[in-house]
Amino acid sequence: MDVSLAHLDRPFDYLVSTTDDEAAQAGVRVKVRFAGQLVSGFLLERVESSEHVGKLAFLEKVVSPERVLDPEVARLARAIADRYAGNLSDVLRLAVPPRHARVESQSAKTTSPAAADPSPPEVAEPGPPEVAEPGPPEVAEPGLPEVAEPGLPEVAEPGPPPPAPGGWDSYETGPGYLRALEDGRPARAVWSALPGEDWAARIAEAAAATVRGGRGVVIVVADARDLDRVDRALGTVLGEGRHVALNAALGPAERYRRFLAASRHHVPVVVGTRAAMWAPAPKLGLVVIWDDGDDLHSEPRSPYPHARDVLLTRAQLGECGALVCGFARTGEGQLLLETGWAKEIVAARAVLRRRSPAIAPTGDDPQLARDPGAVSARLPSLAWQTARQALQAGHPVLVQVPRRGYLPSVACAECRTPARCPHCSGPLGLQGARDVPMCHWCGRAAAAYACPACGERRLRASVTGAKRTAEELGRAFPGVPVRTSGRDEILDTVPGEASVVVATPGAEPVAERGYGAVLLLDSWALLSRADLRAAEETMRRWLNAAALARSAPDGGRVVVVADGGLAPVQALLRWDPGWFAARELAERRELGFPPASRMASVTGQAEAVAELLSLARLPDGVEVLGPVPAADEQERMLLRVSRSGAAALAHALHEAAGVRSARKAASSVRVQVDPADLF
DNA sequence: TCAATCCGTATC
DNA sequence: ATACGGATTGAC
Repeated sequence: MDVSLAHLDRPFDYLVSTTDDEAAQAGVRVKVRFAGQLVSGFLLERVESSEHVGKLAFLEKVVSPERVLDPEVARLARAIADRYAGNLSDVLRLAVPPRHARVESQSAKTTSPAAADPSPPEVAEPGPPEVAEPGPPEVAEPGLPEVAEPGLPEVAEPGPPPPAPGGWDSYETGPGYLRALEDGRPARAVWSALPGEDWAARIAEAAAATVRGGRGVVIVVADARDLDRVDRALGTVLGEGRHVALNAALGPAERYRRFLAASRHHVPVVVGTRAAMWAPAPKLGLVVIWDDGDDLHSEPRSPYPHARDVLLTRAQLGECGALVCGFARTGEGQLLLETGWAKEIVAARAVLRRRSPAIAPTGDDPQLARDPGAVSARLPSLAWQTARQALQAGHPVLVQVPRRGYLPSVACAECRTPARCPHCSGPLGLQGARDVPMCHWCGRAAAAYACPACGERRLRASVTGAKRTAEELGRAFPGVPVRTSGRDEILDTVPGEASVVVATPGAEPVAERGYGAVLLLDSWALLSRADLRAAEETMRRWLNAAALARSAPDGGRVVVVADGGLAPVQALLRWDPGWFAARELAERRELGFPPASRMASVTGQAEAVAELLSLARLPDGVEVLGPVPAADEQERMLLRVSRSGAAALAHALHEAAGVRSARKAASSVRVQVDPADLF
C-alpha cells in the first residue's frame, strides 16, 4: 500500500471480485479504498481466507494485469525495509518504476522474446507462501481459487556459448569461480581487479557463464560511464538482445520499457546504475557490484539503502552468487572475506608485478602538496620528469586533481583568511583568470573585495581546480594538447598519443593502450578531509586512476605526491588493496565503526528525537551517542550496536516510529541505518 | 438523561 | 487524512 506511515507498514486483505479474478495476480498494481481514500498498492499474494476479524472491502480495481512486482523482489524489499528500519512502501517506490500505460500496451505486442530458442522455457518459481510480515496475507474471495495463468511469459534462455573467458585465467581462483557460476552454484567472491584490467569484459564473462548455467544476472555500477562500458561488453560477449541497460538518465517511457523487458524475462541480464539493484531477473544466479566504495551506490531516498547491501541480501535470500569487485577494496568487502561469506579472487603477486605500473611517491616537497596553487612553477621534479618522458614516448599523461571547477574557494593572499562574501558571508570563488570573485551562495560579484582582517586586495587559491591546473600544466609542457575531464564535460576515452589529461576523480578517461604516466596531485586535500572514510576513499580514487596506466614493462609510471610513509600510499606502491582494507577494517573494529558494528542515526527536532528514543525498546547493548547539532536547528543522535543486535535495533526504531506516526506526531524524525555521512 | 464534543485509535 | 467508538462534559 502506497502509504509511508510506519504503523501501517503491513499487508491488508481485500476481497477480489469475480471480474477482477483473472487479472488479480500477485505482483500487479491495484487501487483500494483505505480509510475512505483511494490508494494504490501492489497485490502481494492471493489466499483463500483472511485472519482479519472485521469486514473486508473489495479491491477497487486492478490497475493493470502487468505483474511488475516480482515475488523475489517483494521478498527482498521487505528484508531491506526491515534492515533499514523503513517502510515497505518506500522501498517499493524505489524498486518498481512508475507505470507508463502506453509503453505497456505497445510492448505487450511487440516484445516477444527470441523465438528461435529451442530449449524448453523455464518457469519462474512462485514466491514463498508466507510474506515477510507477521500480518495477515492478502485474501481472495472465498471460493475463488487462485488460477495459474495458462501461458506463462517465456523466460530468457541460455544463449549460444560465448568465447572462453581468457581474462579470468590471470586470477588464481578465477576460472573456478566461473565454472561454479556455470554450474549454477551460488559462488560468492570479492574480486580485486588487476591494474589495467578490462573489468567490464570480465564482468560480462561472469554474466555469460551464469546465463549458460540457465540463470539470470543483475549488475550494478556507479555511473553512466561505467554503465556504457559494461553495456558494450555484454553486447560483445552475450550477443544482441540478451541484456538490458537501466540508466537513471532515461525518460519515463524508455525506463519502463526496459524494466518490462527484464520483468517479462525477455532478457537474462540486467545492468544499470543504483536503481537496477531492484531489477527482476529470471532465476537470479548472480549479482555483481563494481566499485562498491563509490558513494553513488548509496540511495539518497528513504530508507537510504546501499546497493551493495541490497545485492548481497538478494544473494543471501536466493541461492544466488555474488561478485563484489573493484580496483579498490572496501572495509565491507574485507568483512565478507573475514567472515568467510565470500572467497577472495586476486592475482598472484608475479602476475600483479607484470601488470602493474611502476609507482613512486614524491614526498620531497611537502610544502608543495599543501600549496598546489604553485603547480606550474614547482611541479615536483619527479612528477614533471615522469610526465615529460611519457609525452616524449608519445603516450598520454593523466593528472588527477581532487576538486571540481576553477579555484573553488579563495583566501587572502596575505594572511590566508578565507574570502567571504561581504553581502551574505558565502564563500567566494573565481570563475576565470582575470574575473572578479563571485559568491558561491548569492552569486554577487565582489569587485571591491578587501580582506576584513588585513585590508589586502589580492586573493589566492585555497585549492586548485582542474581547469586552473590544466592551464598551468599547459604552460609546463608547451606544445602538448591539454584536455580536462570533470563534472561539466566528461571524456570517455583519449587517443594513445602525447597529451595531458587533467581529470577529477571518477571522470578519468580511459586511454587507448593506457597512460604513459599518471600523476596523483593534491593528495593533501583528499587525506585531510574530515570524513573518517577519507583514507579509504583516497585509496579508491588513486587505484582507479592508477589502473589506467600502462604496465611497468610497457613504460607505465605513476607518481603520487604524498608522503611515502602514509598507509594509503604504502598500499598504492605495493598495489595491495587487500592489505589496506584489512588494516582499515581492523581500525574500524577498534573504533566501533561500521561495518564492524552497526550504527543508526536519528535526526530531527530535539524533542521529537527524544520522544522516539524514549519509545524505542532498544535491545541490550545499544550505545547511545550524542546529541550533536545537525542542519536546520535539528539534532542528531547516534546509536551503536553489535552486528548481532542490528536487526533488533532496526526493528525497535521502526516500531517506535510506528507509535509516533500513529500519534500523528507533528515533527518528523529521520532514521538512518548505517548512514553514508556517518563519520 | 441526552446530545454535543473531545480524544485516541484503526484504517482490510 | 477520516471515520468511528468510548469517554467526558454540559444543559436540562
